[in-house]
Amino acid sequence: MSKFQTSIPRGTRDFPPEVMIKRDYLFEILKSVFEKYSYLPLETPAFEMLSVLEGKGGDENEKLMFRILNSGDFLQPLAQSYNPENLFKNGYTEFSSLIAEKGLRYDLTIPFARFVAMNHATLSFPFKRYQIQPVWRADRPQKGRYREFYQCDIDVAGSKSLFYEAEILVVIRNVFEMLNIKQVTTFINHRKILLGVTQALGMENKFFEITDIIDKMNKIGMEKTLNELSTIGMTQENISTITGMFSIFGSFAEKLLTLINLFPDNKNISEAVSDLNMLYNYAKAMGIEENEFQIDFTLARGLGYYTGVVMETKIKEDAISICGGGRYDDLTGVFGLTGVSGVGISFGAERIYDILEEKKLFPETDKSKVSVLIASMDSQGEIAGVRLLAELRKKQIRAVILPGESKLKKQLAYADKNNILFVLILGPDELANNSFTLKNMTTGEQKIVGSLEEVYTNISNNPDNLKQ
RNA sequence: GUGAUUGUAGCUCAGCCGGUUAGAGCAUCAGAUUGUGGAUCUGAGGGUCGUGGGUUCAAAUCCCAUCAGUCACCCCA
Repeated sequence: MSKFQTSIPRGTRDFPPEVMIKRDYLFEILKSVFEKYSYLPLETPAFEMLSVLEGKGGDENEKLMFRILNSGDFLQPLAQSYNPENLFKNGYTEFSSLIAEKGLRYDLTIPFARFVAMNHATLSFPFKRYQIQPVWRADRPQKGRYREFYQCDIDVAGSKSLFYEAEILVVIRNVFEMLNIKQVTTFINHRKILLGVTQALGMENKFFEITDIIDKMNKIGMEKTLNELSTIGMTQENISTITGMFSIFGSFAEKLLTLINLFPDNKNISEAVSDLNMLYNYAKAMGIEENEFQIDFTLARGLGYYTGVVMETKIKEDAISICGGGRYDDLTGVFGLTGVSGVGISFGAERIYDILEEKKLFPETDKSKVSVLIASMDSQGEIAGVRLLAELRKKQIRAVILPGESKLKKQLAYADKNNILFVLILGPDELANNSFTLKNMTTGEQKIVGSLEEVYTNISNNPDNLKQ
């Protein structure tokens, strides 16, 4: 074997056939559920103008963005209008804006917002779409995280109704039911609760810092959280108020009641509580059970644009987040279209895939996708085999042949390695007798059959072969 | 962006107190078996030890640099 050098960029993956079959299974379920709830398919370009992508997700995201170098001689115009000494003076971000005007998308929400803003005149609202496409982030990959990965988003644009938050809970339930993933819970909070609390404590100016810290609460624990709060200057009194808030237990309604008693005069908190009550009523009306969702006052979710309900779905036993989303009141505002409220959620396909793998929840059938290999031993048999191949394919049976191969051993080994269920042998004896030898590769049994009809019946009746 | 760790055959790794010709398992190919896969046995091919430099009589082994992978942090799906 000669030496060759190949590699793929860090954080990217090939998806070989056996993996693609499983990924397709997952994506098909997501699509079918999304469509059941009347979300419409949408795809947008892999790359967008930097003017669309920049300034939307905060500095963090921009650092993680892959930029696309302008085509052609991008240096020529620079040389004409810039003094070389000034070119690099203001750092790489300014320089890169001179040589790149496109970038790969790093999420699906911003392209969606752009699409809505661009087409608002022709869309009818509320507009519900789903989108399953890869996104790219230039950060350092680690376990379960990649630089190219798929996002599966559903969003509703143009309605403020909490009905859609509740409907999203139904979609989540339905998806995980179909995937046989049990014990999922969706944690719910409202950004206005966090905002109201910081207001009530007189620390509104530190809203983002505070939400950041309490968002990590489940990860780093109560003690460290309180520590961090005091390091940003929160008084002991305020900290104990926060502690009190985190210690609220009980049902959905009880938690809200306790909260409103703690902060009776805050407008944001009363709005949030009213929203959450509305969500609760819609959810119950749609048949969502009490154990499928619960309030978590520590849930913040990092993204800057959330303004209302935020949610995150986890599996109870491993506390890994598998879905996350929320409402953004002014999704399209940055594109000049104000007053369009959006709510959406993203399914973490890569993580869900890992869970299905861990829990062995992928269906066993349909591994190979090929039902029959036609084996021959000479050119006469090969031609007869090719004719047979065409017949089988007409009957929707997945069949293959190894042209130019006369060794039966090799043909059987190929069928074995590729999980092909049957081998149909067409040797000189069979040709002479006008028959076929049909070998079942799973059991090893083989029998001589006289007609194509019989072959067809045998293959169709195999329980492993139900899926075509 | 920060920190840790690892680079030896297609894959997983051993060898690393410097010392002949760098090993194993799996995989591949051939044969045992010229009409029968998985199992077994026999044999074969496959390496500038990530790259560059340094120390030394001598480097896969020690030192430095560099590149790449992995993991964790930040952030996030």
